[in-house]
Order: sequence, then C-alpha cells, then structure tokens
Amino acid sequence: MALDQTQSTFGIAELAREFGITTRAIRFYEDKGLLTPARDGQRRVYGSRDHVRLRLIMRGKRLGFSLDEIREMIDLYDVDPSEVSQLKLFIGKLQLRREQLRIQQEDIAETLAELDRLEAQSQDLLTQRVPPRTKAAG
Amino acid sequence: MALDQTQSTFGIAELAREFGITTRAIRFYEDKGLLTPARDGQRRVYGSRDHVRLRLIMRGKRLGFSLDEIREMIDLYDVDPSEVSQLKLFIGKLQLRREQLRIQQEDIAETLAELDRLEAQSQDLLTQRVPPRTKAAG
DNA sequence: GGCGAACTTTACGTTTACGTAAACGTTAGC
DNA sequence: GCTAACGTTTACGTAAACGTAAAGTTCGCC
Repeated sequence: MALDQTQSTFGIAELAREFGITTRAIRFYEDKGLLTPARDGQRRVYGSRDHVRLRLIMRGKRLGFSLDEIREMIDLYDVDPSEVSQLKLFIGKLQLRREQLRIQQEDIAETLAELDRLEAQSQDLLTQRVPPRTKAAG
Repeated sequence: MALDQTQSTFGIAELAREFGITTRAIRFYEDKGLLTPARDGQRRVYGSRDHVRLRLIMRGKRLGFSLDEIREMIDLYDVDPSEVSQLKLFIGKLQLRREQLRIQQEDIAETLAELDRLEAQSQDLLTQRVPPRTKAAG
C-alpha cells in the first residue's frame, strides 16, 4: 500500500487523470513544443521532467497565460547560460514576467477588496432581513 | 489646463485610446452584454458607469478570465439584493471567486519564488563570468 | 484467435475574442 | 459642396485551444 514518492514514468492516460485534462490536450501541448515524451514503440512515455512541465503548464493556464507564453516561461528553466549576452537577455525576460505577475497581484488584491466590500454589504442585509418579525425595530 | 476630475461622458474612440484597445473590442463587449452605452442618435455615448465597467473588464482580462466570467463578476456589483435566497446564492458566488483568486495568488507566489531562484543563479553566473581576465582566479 | 482496453494518427469542427474590410451616415470646417 | 474625421452596421476571416470522430495498431488475456 506504499505509494511511490516520485514515480519516474507515466502513460498518457495516467497523466490525464492526474491533472484532470484530456489526452487530446496533452498531445496538443506536445504539438506546441511544451512536452517531449519518449517513445516505447509507438506509445508515448512521460518522465518526471514532463510531469514537472505539465504542472507548470497547468499553473500557467490558471494564471491566464497563452501556451506560447507558458512555453517561454518553461523554457526559462532550461536555459543554458553559456553566453553572457544571452544571460542578460534572459534576466530581462525574468523582469518582464515579474512585472506582469506584480500587476496581477495588484489586480487580485483590488478584486478581493471589492469582494470583501460586497460580501460585508450582503451580510449586513442578511442579518437585517433574516428576522422579518422578531421584535419589530421599525 | 485643468483636467476633469471625473468626466461624465465618453465617445467610443476616446475610451479606446484611454484603455489601449480598439473600438471593435468595445463594441464586441457590448454585444456580449458587458457594456450598455446610451445613444445620441446613432452614436454610442458612454457614461461613468461604462467607464468603470470597462476598467473591470480590462482587469479581468489581465487575470485571464473569459468575457463570460468577467460579465458574471461585473454583474455582482449590480445585484439588487431583494430576495434573501438570491442574496445567499450571491454570497456563494463571491466565495467561489474568492477561492479562485486565492489559488491564483498562490500560483503567482510560487512562480515569483522560482523566478527569484532563476535570477539569483543568473546573477551569480554573471558576476563570476563578467570579468574573464581580471586576476585569473583559476 | 478473438476481444477489449489503451494507444496511435489524421482531420475536420467548435468556441472565444476579436481583426479587417466594405459600404454607408453625419458633422465640422474650408 | 466637398472632404476629412468620426461614427455606424454587416459580415467574413483568423488565431488559440482544444473537442470529436474515424480508422488503424498493439497488448494482455481467456
């Protein structure tokens, strides 16, 4: 009954179940260059690297990034920093992402604050209205 | 040279400029029920309410929401809390949004942490490599 | 050796969110 | 009275991200 801590290979259906997506989607991500599974004959075999990447893909999607953007972000993890010029370019890309995420954080904070307001109002209305005949305060 | 604090009406091109989108997009949002401008003859006239809504639309888009989701969120601001049952349903929707935003916050935090790591690594590499012939430390 | 389960490729279909172009109206200014 | 700027409707086009169906393969098993 002991589960594997880190399973090293996965079938496509297995990944699909785990991440709650379709095999079609997973193959589509491969078409777009986001995943590069090995093959056992004709069948795709996904390793831990693909597993990680798929997690990054799903996270990126939750944040509303396009697959192109997600690919760019994922590729950041694989950059071979062989040339200084490319390294600086790389750091530049990091800054852009960071800035974008910062804006999203602000947007979320604003939205949450507004939701708080709306809920407070609603709760007020509820507690004022739920007892329509209690002691008659008006 | 004094600017209006809160301009009360806007033309479509004016809004488009302000928000950096096309008039086509603005009309599209109207088609989808996100905006409801008044008319001056045939021309659309946008009020401060539409201006606010457009800001909410853009914020929702930055967070990766679909126009349908955005419409749902915007409509939350206009709910007439006439019935208690609807009010409870409304509060439920608020909770769902809140949960989704919380997940996004976590995703952003994770991503930022990873970007930090990547950048630290890169900076290390830069400071180690930038001076290829200084004092010859190897 | 036939059958089902899981996988494959190929390809057309669909939804979302607009882009783009055509053809037309109206208003200010020369 | 013309044109330039700004607006309108209508409609077809397009990119992204898959869905869906068809048709074939491969593997384990009874």
